[in-house]
Amino acid sequence: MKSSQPTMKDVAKEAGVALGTVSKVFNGIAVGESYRVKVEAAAQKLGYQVNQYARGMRASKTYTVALILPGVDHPFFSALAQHICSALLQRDYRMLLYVTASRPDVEQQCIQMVQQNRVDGIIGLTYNALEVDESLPFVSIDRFFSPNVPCVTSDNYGGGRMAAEKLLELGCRHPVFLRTGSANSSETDKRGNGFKALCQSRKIPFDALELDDGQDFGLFREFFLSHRTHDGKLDIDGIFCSTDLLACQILTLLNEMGVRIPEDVQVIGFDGIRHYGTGTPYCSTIIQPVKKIAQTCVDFLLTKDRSNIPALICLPVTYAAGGTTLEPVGGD
Amino acid sequence: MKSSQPTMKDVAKEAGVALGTVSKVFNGIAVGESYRVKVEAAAQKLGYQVNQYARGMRASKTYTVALILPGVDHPFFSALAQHICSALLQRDYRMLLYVTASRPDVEQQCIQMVQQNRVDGIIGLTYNALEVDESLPFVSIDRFFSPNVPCVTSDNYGGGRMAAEKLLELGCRHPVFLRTGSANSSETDKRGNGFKALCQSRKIPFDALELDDGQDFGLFREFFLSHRTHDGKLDIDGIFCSTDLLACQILTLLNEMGVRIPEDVQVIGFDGIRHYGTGTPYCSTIIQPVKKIAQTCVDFLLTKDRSNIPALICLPVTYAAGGTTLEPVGGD
DNA sequence: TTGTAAGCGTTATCAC
DNA sequence: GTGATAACGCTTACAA
Repeated sequence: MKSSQPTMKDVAKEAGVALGTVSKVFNGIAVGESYRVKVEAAAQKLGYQVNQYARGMRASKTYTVALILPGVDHPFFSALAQHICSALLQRDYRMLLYVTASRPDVEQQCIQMVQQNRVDGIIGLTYNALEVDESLPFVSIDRFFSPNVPCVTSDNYGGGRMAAEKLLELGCRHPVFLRTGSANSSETDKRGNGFKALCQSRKIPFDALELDDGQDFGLFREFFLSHRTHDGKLDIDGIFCSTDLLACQILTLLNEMGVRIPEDVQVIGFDGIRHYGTGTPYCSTIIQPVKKIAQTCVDFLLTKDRSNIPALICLPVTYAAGGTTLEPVGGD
Repeated sequence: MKSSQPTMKDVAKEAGVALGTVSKVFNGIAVGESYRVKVEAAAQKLGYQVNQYARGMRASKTYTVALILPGVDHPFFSALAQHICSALLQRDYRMLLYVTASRPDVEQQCIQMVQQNRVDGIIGLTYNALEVDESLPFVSIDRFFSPNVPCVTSDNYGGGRMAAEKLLELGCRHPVFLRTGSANSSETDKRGNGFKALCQSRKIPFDALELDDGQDFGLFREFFLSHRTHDGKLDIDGIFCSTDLLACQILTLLNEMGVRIPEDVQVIGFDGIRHYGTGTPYCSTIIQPVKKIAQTCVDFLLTKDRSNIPALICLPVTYAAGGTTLEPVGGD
């Protein structure tokens, strides 16, 4: 009359063997052939399933990893979540997902819940500093915490350089860098650094307007207005945006202002996200290797030997035309 | 020299009280004030965190819910995941996310993992029948399994009617229903039913082309070609697509064919997804109440009294113009 | 009220 | 190779 799920004890009784034997069978430890068969038959018959909680408690290994993300509605984040989940499932790990809406209090609540659940590790993309037990394997995305915490990110600096180089190559003489985002510094800030560095090395003067999330988006409009020349055109001809999303908003803005893209101004974003459905790129962009990032996070997190993991892993990015630069789409 | 996290035993020793007392404090069971203070101080000092696994094993309550989705890259799914996650977090539940890519084998693997983890319940949107322990609370999205499993979905039938009504109201005389999707039947099939029912009740002849996922998308093109009249125009003037995504693809197709939207043909989709970033709708559409769906799933799943939960819950949908019908966008 | 002790389902250590 | 038995960290009767 047991209403709940069968346990190893039940299996042992059914098979007529000792409890320990059943455990061994399920852990792949050598056991007499005849016993193994009996145990497996009994387990099959009872529909037995290992209880991961009990196992985890004993072995302090839970085969569960926590993924902490600001949200899952951004195409980049959702791709990340999906790939990480698949990579984990392949290795027989489960994934606890926490969405934080970038709120520090929620982020901290998540960390607490994670610790209560004794996960085997955490993969986190958070905008705020986290207080996490040093003993818990932790891999950070896009944000460097400390040398003990490997940070997986794209080659943001290289991507920034690439964008600048591309704009110059396509004839831009007055490039501009635009950004919005968290005020907290992260690896993604290097996108602008790379862009500026290349411009400087080529002795090309550039402009930049870098906003934080709280600031008025209208400042971008003002920026453009202040760059209007007497003939109504803009004196800038190339824009690198820190994200595709920003590029998208800037494109809308320029459109309203009657600026032609890409004839008057060429725009390059960063991320490589695409419209769901049509698969159309949002803009010409530097593509992040999302799947590779996901795979790398999982690999590092589950590596046995955590002694010689690099502190920062920058994965290579690629450029793809997306209609907002003077070149055929998909070209290059 | 304990390297791992502190346990209740440690807290008890530190506070100089019995183990049971510590447990009571953390479970909100009445305990002498002086004891409570001592325990809390000790816990604070040691940085103690309840071990949910141990607790779950004993109480067979894990405060964890599994969400099984085909993927998280579709805007509707990701919104669902996000809202469900938030709703659960608010109630102090964690969420295990499984993505199945709609593959029956992965779906079954997930179910197995879920059972091993003794979750408190499952919310699932799956295309294939699942063998899940009847004793485990289960809420299905968009797919009816059995009267014991509540199914949460939109008012698909009503939405279909609404779409038809709208097209007719906007002057369409030759409406068409188009669908693609899983061959397995689900609640979403009622979208077409509602559409057809309304057309019939109004005595308006309609056409329909209903494909399954495996089938050649080119059939849609052929369908349109066969509906060309001698003057090169189409003899259909209104299309209801089973999803926004399909609508999006159909729009691309019609565009290639030189058909003007919405002048020649008006199109209505179903879902209410929007381009990330601009927030632009994909098309005129029937909007699903995603957040409400998420909340409802969580509510039903965590309801104590599971005896009188309805077997099918259809949440109300709304219509919104999105540029592919003859009316101002955002209007009605 | 507080402390004690028996379990929850596993795994791991031993004698056999 | 097999089978008792003691943990793992916690909850919960029950005894003090």
